[in-house]
Amino acid sequence: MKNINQVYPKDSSPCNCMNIRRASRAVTQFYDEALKPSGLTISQMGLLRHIKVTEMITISDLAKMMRIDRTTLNRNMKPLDDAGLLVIRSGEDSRTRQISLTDEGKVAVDNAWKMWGEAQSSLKEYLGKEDLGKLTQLLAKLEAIIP
Amino acid sequence: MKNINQVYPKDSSPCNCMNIRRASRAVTQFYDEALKPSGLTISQMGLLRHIKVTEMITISDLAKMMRIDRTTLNRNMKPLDDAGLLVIRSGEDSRTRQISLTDEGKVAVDNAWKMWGEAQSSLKEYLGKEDLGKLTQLLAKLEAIIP
DNA sequence: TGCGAATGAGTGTATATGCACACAATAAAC
DNA sequence: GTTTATTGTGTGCATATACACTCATTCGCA
Repeated sequence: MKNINQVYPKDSSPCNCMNIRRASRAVTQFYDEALKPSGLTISQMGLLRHIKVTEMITISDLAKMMRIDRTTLNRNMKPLDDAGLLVIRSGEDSRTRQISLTDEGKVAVDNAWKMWGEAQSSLKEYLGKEDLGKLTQLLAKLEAIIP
Repeated sequence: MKNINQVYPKDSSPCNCMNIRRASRAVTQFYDEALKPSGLTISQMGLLRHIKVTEMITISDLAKMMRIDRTTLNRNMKPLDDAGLLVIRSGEDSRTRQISLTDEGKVAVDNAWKMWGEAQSSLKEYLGKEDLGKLTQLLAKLEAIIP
């Protein structure tokens, strides 16, 4: 099967956005596969880990930190809340919600963390230290393309 | 607001997967913003463009080419089909479906293409030719981390 | 202190993503 | 030629993503 880049007319170039979206899907599947025994996706583990290292953060602040839409974050918490891995309380300012992990949530993160480590190491080995460093730098810059 | 990388314990490293997912979201929003007047998302334009350069391709082949799940592709076509931008016919092998653009679809792609060009150029200028080349190479390798 | 502005959160809607499963049609084996 | 394996597609389900809009609460100021 030909890649789209081989069939594009010569006067055009492959879409950088589709390139990163494809790579993102592939890497996500790679990590999800590694995390499978934990019952968490990489997205969920990432969210839980953010909550763990910033106890009692509000939804908006957490969204800013993760650079994800506030409403997306809100919905992503739903299955984790249902599973009893996190709790959502009203803060002093009753507009805010304070998010924190339950004991069960902490256990789940610690468990998934080991599998995550395997995937992380595996990717590092796959790309090589130098390329991984460059990639990290480039992704950070890309992320900053929007305010 | 602190970045998660600044609050992680020293003995851990930031997640490469979350890094690429964040960057992917940002770049997607950047392109979607540029494509806004066209009424298409970058994902939709990418799909339509693939169909345009490979007239009468089947769903499975298109999915392989785009490296996207077959069922995801199937559903992504829905709004474009509803909008009359593409047609789905049964192939000679009656298990298959032949996808092609309508005239309206071709016009929509050509229109969005101009706006895409702006975003593409803008990103190239933002990263610089050298870094963009390196990025493209790294993304291609990442994509190949899964079969 | 009371009113308008700003902030934090939730919901409706729509698209994107992929796994598990089911079904129909073709291809392969015998 | 019939049976079996393979292939191409569709659907149910669950999660991920973000925009537009609404609502409640707090803040700032006159």
